Amino acid sequence: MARCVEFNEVEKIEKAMNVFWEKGYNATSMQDLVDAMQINRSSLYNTIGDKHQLFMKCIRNYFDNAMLELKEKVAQHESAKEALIKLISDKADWIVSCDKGCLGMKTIFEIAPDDCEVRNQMNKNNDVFIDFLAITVQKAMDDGEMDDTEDAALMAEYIATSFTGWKQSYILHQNPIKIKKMSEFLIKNIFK
Amino acid sequence: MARCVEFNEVEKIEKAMNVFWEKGYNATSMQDLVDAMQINRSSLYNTIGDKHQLFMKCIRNYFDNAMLELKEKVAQHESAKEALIKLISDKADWIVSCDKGCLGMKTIFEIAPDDCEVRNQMNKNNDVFIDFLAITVQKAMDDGEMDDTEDAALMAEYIATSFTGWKQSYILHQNPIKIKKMSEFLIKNIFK
DNA sequence: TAAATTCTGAAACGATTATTTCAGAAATAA
DNA sequence: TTATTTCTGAAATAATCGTTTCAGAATTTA
Repeated sequence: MARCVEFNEVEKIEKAMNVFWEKGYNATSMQDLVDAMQINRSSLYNTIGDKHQLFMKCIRNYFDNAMLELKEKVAQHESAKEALIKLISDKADWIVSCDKGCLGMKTIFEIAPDDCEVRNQMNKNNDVFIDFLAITVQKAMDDGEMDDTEDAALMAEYIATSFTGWKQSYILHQNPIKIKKMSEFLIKNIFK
Repeated sequence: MARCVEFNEVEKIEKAMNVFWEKGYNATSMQDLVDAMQINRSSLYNTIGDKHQLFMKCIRNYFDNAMLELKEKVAQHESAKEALIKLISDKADWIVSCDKGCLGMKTIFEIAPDDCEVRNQMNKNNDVFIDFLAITVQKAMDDGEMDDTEDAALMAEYIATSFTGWKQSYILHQNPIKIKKMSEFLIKNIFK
């Protein structure tokens, strides 16, 4: 009897995500979002919710995509060590490839400290990422490709936090060589 | 003939800084600032300027204080290696000691990517910090306390970027032990 | 075709934004 | 005291904020 939803929600979420990505949560207005999503303001509120709910969907979608890509990448390598090296150097390339910040990092520093819901979501995302990384690190240790005196979870955390530092450096200096060198230094340190 | 300025500007800047520190630039309103600074709105605009100018003064003041403290700390150590170790472990303690974010990091991720003036200022601050760190690292190398096959400037950058990663981890997990362990891992890596 | 439901666009909402204005109180120096 | 200048508080400004409302067009199933 009734008319049904015309737009693809995921598609719209992705457009919104790009706006948040560029401007950050607070600097993004509903007008910006309506314009970018090419969706009716009423439809937005009716089907997705308010600004905060939309943002939550965006960071979930952002992470899910990143995680999917990551798992594919690691699966392509027989050796866990090689997978880690590929993963790290790809991250270094990714950091210098886009001039906007990183939605995840931006969110952690701008929103997470004061927004419990966002913090919890980012926390969950981060745990999934770290756990996956730790499993790969553990595999490298088990296969004798890596020094196993160190805790795998700590190593994973160490790798993940490095990425954030690199992004900070790149935002300020926009020097790709620096990022490359730091990634090489990390790899060197990890594999002793 | 004329009446003179009654308030201490530095004092007021520091109060404003604390508000930006807690809420970030975009989430802070002029009303918040006027309330916290206990200053007249007109006086604020007449003597300091608009929100952006006030913010610039805040991040300059923030960095100047941090740098002063840092130099004092390093000066207290005969050995450059010991100074570095003290510096790194103090930073780890500092990160877990306050629940608000870090004004510097927050600014880099939230504002710097889209605000040229802020980015330049943060860039300058960062260079001063890294240069000072690099000098200390070089001293440790010259004194044979440290492996000198690595570039001192790169090492300095590597140390500085680590701090940001730790803060990210602490915002999410609020786990002091993790930060302690990562700082110990960094120290271990740096001094081979 | 007719009834049912949803989408759409625009307008309206009240609250808040950063900034400016201005009359008068306060303090200074002659 | 008086003239001069600045500080102060409150009000006004115009723009924008996130959100809601609503009449009507569009689409669907019966």
